[in-house]
Amino acid sequence: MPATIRDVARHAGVGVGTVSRVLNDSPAVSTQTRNKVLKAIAALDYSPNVIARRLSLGKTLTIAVIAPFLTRPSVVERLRGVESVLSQTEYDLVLHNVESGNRYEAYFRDVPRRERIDGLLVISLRPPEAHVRRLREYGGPTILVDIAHPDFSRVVIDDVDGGYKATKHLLDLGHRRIGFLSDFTDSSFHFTANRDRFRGYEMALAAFGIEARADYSVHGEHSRESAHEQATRLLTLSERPTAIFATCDTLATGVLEAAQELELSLPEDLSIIGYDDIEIAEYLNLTTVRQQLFESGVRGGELLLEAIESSPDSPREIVLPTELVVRATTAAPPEC
Amino acid sequence: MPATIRDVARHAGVGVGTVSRVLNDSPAVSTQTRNKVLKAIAALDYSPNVIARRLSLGKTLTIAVIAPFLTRPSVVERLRGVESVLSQTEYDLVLHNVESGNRYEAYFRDVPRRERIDGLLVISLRPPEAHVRRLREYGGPTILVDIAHPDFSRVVIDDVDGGYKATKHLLDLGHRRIGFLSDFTDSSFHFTANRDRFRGYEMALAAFGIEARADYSVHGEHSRESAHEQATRLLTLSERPTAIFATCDTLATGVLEAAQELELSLPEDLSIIGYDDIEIAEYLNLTTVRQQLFESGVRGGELLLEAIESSPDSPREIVLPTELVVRATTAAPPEC
DNA sequence: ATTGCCATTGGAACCGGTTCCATCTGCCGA
DNA sequence: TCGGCAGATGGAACCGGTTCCAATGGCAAT
Repeated sequence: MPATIRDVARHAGVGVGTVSRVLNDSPAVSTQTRNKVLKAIAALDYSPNVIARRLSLGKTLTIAVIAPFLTRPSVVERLRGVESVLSQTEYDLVLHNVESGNRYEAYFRDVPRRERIDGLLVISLRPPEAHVRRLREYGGPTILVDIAHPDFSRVVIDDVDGGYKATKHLLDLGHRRIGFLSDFTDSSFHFTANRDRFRGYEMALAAFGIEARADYSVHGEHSRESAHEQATRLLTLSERPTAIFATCDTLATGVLEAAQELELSLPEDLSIIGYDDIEIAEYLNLTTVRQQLFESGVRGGELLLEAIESSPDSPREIVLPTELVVRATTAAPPEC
Repeated sequence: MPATIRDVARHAGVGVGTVSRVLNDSPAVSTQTRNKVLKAIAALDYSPNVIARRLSLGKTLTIAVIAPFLTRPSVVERLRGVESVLSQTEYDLVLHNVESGNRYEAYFRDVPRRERIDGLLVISLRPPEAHVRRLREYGGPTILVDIAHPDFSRVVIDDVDGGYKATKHLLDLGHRRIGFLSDFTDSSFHFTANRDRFRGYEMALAAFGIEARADYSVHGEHSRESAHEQATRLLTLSERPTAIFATCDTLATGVLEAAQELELSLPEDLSIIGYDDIEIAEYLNLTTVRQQLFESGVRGGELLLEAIESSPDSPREIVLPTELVVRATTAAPPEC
């Protein structure tokens, strides 16, 4: 059995209060006594029981992260950012991975409880409206990363601008028929990013006096295979787009595949632009819109720690910019 | 303030012991009393304080996962497997991401303590010998995934066989000059996988009466860029290899890049085989050795739960097989 | 009617910390 | 010489569960 604080107290010939004071760096301990206690701690290989400490403090020293789809590199990058902040603190990071709709509901119902966690950080998932009240009232802060909601502090990416930049880049190159390919804009997980990117796409087109064509906007599941299919649909239209904006790099790989299958050469016959700038994008020489994935996690973690210290009265919003990264998959459209 | 068990007891007009028995499905409660208690629980929106429960039970209901480099898709896949098992239990999964040498030591020193966790699962990291004793004696089980150590239960991949299969495949195609490219075989993180794969490589060569050439075996950091460099070194040798076995798919992408740069066409001029079969491999049409990444995490999680229930006297070992996946980057060597 | 047993229940003690209050000591100033 | 105060210390009470023991009531057997 591990030693307890009372064992240490007995061994050092002092009271438990004194040991606790030494452990918590209270100044009200004489150097002599402190040394005695430290010696006893070393002799017994004592380390405090965090569970007891938490109960006594009335804090769980635990924060939960709800993240969807660890299969997505972008989510993992954000998670790394969060972890890097929390690992420097006393807080434990408990991970909840959401890959199905029922777990999604269940987590938002069961996780936010004062008795369980001191704070909650949600990555890329919109909280179900039915549980918003609980999230606001459970007693700890809720921070969103890569999702906007007026009730919560959040780190968001300026996806409208990102979509705008991507589309503007293509327009500037001379493209006028630009396809938009995303995964479901309104699945049960309520991603908002795609909708925003689409708005940026529309705005850029509008700035060039072009109306978005319904048949140029397609979406399917979040997978290369699905993107491959959807891109094939776009590229076999009688008047096919000369460029395709895919709302993430993974989808863009599906577009690349489809183009290859149709024997279109890049970037002469077709321009492709992705989104995220995940690691593979550089390898593929994919033009893309970079967003600060790791950084978004870091900022989210920081927001959360601040909010735990001093619950702010109104939600804060941090907006991270995007950056166009031009590589080899975009160029002027073919003559025709 | 959340309701406590005493609030519930008072509200229901029973004793705290009875409420506790209802919460824990003890049969020794009359239906009538049980209903009264359940009604009170609902009325007060009560949920038990897990921290208090843990202190009282003397269990932390927490398991720690130490994982290196969440940047690596293979590690994330294993982690997903672990999470999928633990999410169905009462245990919290606390994640520790190791990306630098000093955190590596620190985690193995500080995390395994009975007061903190009920069990520990380590992914792809060899425990430092200095801390093996602590890991064995801290009071909970330690399970390794993708790392072998005689003192601990583990889920390992048959990497010798994997390396053998990869090399044999190339030999069967007619290759005789086969390069071996890996990341550091003995960094401070002590990965063992690469060493095993190299042994498989040597064995396959030996079976064909070929000795491994020192100048055909290169290694650098775990990155595409580094692999690119190393592969360039191999491919500019006066007698260059006709095939390269890279010990993971990420490294293989670097080899692909180098080949492209040197204007070697695949698979005519050069064959390339990777390892892991991460998602990108399929897209790149990369021949590779598939290992059961997600499954290794699942089995590791299961081993851990079993070991917590009934500490087995001797370590168990689960060996997962690999599978050769032939795609488009391997073929017979050029005539010369 | 009495005894004994079982099912059910109440509640004290305990888990291992933190914190607050009471106590003690020593020193200073009056 | 004595009061008073500050600094140091001991230890009880508390956090919110679980568990065990004692108590109660009902019913069957004698």
